Amino acid sequence: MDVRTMRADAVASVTRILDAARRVFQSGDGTGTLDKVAQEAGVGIATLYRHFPNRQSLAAGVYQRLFDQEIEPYLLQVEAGDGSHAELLALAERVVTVSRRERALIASLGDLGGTTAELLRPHIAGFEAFVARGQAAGTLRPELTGADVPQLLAMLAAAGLVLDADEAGRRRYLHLLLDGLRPQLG
Amino acid sequence: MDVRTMRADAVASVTRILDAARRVFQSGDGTGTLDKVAQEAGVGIATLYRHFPNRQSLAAGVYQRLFDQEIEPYLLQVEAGDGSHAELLALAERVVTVSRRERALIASLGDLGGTTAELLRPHIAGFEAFVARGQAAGTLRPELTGADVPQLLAMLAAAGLVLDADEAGRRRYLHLLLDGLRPQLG
DNA sequence: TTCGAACCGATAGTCAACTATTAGATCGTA
DNA sequence: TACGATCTAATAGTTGACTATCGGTTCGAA
Repeated sequence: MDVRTMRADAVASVTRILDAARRVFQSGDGTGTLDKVAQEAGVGIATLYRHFPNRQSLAAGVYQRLFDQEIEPYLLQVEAGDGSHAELLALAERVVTVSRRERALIASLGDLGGTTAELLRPHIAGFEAFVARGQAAGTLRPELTGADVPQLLAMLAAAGLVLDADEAGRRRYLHLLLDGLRPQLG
Repeated sequence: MDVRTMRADAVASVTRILDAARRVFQSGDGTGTLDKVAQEAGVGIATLYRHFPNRQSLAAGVYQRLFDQEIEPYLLQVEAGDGSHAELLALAERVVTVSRRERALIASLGDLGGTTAELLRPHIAGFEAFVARGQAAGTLRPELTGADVPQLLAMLAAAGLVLDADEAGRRRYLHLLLDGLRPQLG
């Protein structure tokens, strides 16, 4: 799925399919059919399957777009930040909020954690620097590494999905768990 | 599905179905068919659907049995414990370990978090007492409640599934996150 | 021991995911 | 602009989850 090596009409098909999939997957309980996606995209069903071999990969395509639009900006902010605990917490809250909002889509995703971790992986270098700054300032545990951040965020995204608590309750659990990343003072 | 009000032959059917389902779901990648389950159970496919209206509810039945066998004993130990942080950690590790081992089964479960929380709910009273003891001893945060424990365990079960880390790595993340439940000393 | 309710297997059918094929349209390079 | 590679729609078929029905069997209470 490398856009640069694809023919222009194929790229257009993929775009229309992703747009339609987003609409279909998000509406209702996430059980929209792929036939409907193809129909709404104005594309044959075979074309859909050519670009996305199964339902999961299509959902992953939609999720990635969403991620780029809604998480990436926060990510850059964190990478440029000073390593404060609050910055990490804000990013985690964002990830959990988006995951929850997109539950219907995620139901078709299969592996939320793996997909999320995959999307975060390119930012490990940035996390590395972030964590180093936080440790220098004494706001993050010394044994934390940059590679831990994608893992922890993926875990929190998965964990956030199971909560039936409201916004405040979710925030509370997030605080409780992420407090463990602070240095132990005792 | 109340065993006490069911006819003896129906109970026997359910038992054989659950046994077969455990075998079929656990083997391979969790894509075993319900036809195969019925066949291995020596039961008609209609009988299977009569007792378990869909794949998820069958998986939930298997999961509950597993839970009763492998988690419940740890649970009783915690409820009788003195509220130490280590006891809670041991229970969490157990939950994560079992969840991971049963990944193939859980793939058919649909809602791991909800199901887990549901199974833990009857123990809230015990957790309540446990947490109170821990708080009196100064090993658990004062704002923690008994109702938090099932939620946190369900979150950790979901979170544990996304990790590609080994046993030691998983243990490490669990420690990091659960340290947040200790009182803040600073 | 009887008899109705509960349970059973078999079967036929629907629906959606997914596979495979093919003839024709379109892109982009030479 | 010509032409081959890429992309396309249409279509037919397979598989498995799930529903509905029905005549026959078995349980267990009276």
